[in-house]
Amino acid sequence: IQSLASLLKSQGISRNLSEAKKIHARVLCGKYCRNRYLGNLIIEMYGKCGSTKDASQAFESMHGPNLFSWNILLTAYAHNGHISDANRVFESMPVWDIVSWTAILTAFCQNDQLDQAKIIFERMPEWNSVSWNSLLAAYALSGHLEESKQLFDNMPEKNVLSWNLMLQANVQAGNVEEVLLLFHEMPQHDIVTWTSIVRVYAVTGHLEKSKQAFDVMPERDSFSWNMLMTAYSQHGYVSEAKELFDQMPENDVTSWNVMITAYFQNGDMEKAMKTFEESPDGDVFSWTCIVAAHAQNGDLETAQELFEKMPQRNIVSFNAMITAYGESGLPEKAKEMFSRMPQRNTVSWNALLQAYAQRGHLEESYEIFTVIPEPN
RNA sequence: UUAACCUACUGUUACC
Repeated sequence: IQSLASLLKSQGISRNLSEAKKIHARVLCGKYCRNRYLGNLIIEMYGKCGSTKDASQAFESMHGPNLFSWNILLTAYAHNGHISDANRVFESMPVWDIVSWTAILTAFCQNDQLDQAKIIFERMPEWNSVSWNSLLAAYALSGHLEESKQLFDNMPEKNVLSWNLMLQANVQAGNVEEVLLLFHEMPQHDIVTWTSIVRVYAVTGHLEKSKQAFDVMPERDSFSWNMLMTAYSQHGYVSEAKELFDQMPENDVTSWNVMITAYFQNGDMEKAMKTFEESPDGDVFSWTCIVAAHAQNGDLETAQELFEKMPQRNIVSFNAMITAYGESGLPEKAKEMFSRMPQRNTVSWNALLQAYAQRGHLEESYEIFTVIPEPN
């Protein structure tokens, strides 16, 4: 049973739906097909693979779901952006614990529904550090620095995550001094703290200090290595980035994507493509990167071809194509792509608007502008 | 084995 469990967990991490279904079938054939623990892991696995449909089917077919099952289903919807389904699950579940409350709170927070989030927060019967951090994250990661500070100062319990969130808010604002002040003030540092330091120096152009922070941090993981690689790449030091890539103990999919992006952004399409083809498991980032790369080089046909071949697409991949059509003066094509999208965000709307505006289609542009749900 | 395992919060890459 433990081996099945770890199989289900690892499948959730690698997010491959067809493999996930095979493992599910294997569990169904065995004697543990009615085991609730495994049943819960199956729901979770599907959620992590991006299939809320399979997650909810697994939930429906399980015998006697427990509170874990409900919470996992709720989280599966929330993590895939299906906020109203998540809310429906929340409202229909028999009992709530602090995890359920925090999960729905986080769902609203991460979908920029701060008003709803606040209502939930006030309705909650109890709070712990996770719920406080969840609300803090909503402010800290969306550029609401002042509100973050106020919340942070009034939080009854803070842990290293809370401090890291405040760091992150200031990293995003580019406040190096404030980041360093917080760094010295906080009671503990962890690997996330240190990676934020590497980042804040990188984004403010202090590459040397970024490297120094990387060198003195007590431990490094793939996030920190990838961060430093990105820092070098974004300052034009591609070969240094490649050295780090070769030097790091393990290349994950992000490391590969950083290198693909590094080559492309520094004008070496050939190496970008070669790296893409060599990478063991490309994901939606890798694909979108090379689609965008071809599009930005004016090779729309290849971009289109690759786009249709993508194993999975998301909003960003569609946005890249819309932008490409717009820049090539093909607003009709942009519109066609736009209408194919299952979901859209403000970037999608702006890209469509741009496509028409650039060609001087004043009326269409205006029409689009007036129907953008959340213009910026 | 009135035990254990599964669920909620922070850092890296693609479109703008």
